[in-house]
Amino acid sequence: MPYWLFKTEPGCFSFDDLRNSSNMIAAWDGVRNYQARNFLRDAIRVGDRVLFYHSSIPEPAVVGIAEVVRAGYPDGSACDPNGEHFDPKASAHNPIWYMVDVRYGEPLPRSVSLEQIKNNPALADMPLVKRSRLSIQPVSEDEWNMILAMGGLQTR
DNA sequence: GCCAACGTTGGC
DNA sequence: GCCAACGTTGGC
Repeated sequence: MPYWLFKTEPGCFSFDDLRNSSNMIAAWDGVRNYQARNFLRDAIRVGDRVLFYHSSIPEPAVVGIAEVVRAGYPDGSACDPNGEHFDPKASAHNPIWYMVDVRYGEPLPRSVSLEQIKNNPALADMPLVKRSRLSIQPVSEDEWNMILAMGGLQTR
């Protein structure tokens, strides 16, 4: 079962926002990076698990887990001329950008900070550590288990 | 707020 | 298709 890490600025969309969403499900829209788009469109499947990461705050951290409940489909926000994520090159025929739906899972009893992740040699290969700005990134099973353990969750 | 990393754009 | 300029991300 593949695992992923999704980054978000909590001031924009936080883990609590996901919990408070209708049915605790939200569309992960607005991704405008081709590598991340390719994951959303081609690789992410229903049932995949997601580490929910808060970025651009004093202590960036993985704060919880979520689950994919709908695989990649066209991101309509690219076609809204008044929206923040409008892309004039996108159309119904050629959507360009994709999104998935995720459902709130559970918070980590202890958030796992970027600093902790960087200090753990077992996590040195994560794109997060390599200073990639990639907002959707794959996570290995070992990395998933390690971060859940660090956060005080039994592997699940 | 700074700035390094890095992705994108566009002239040639 | 190269690469300089530019824009964005995100840690600090």
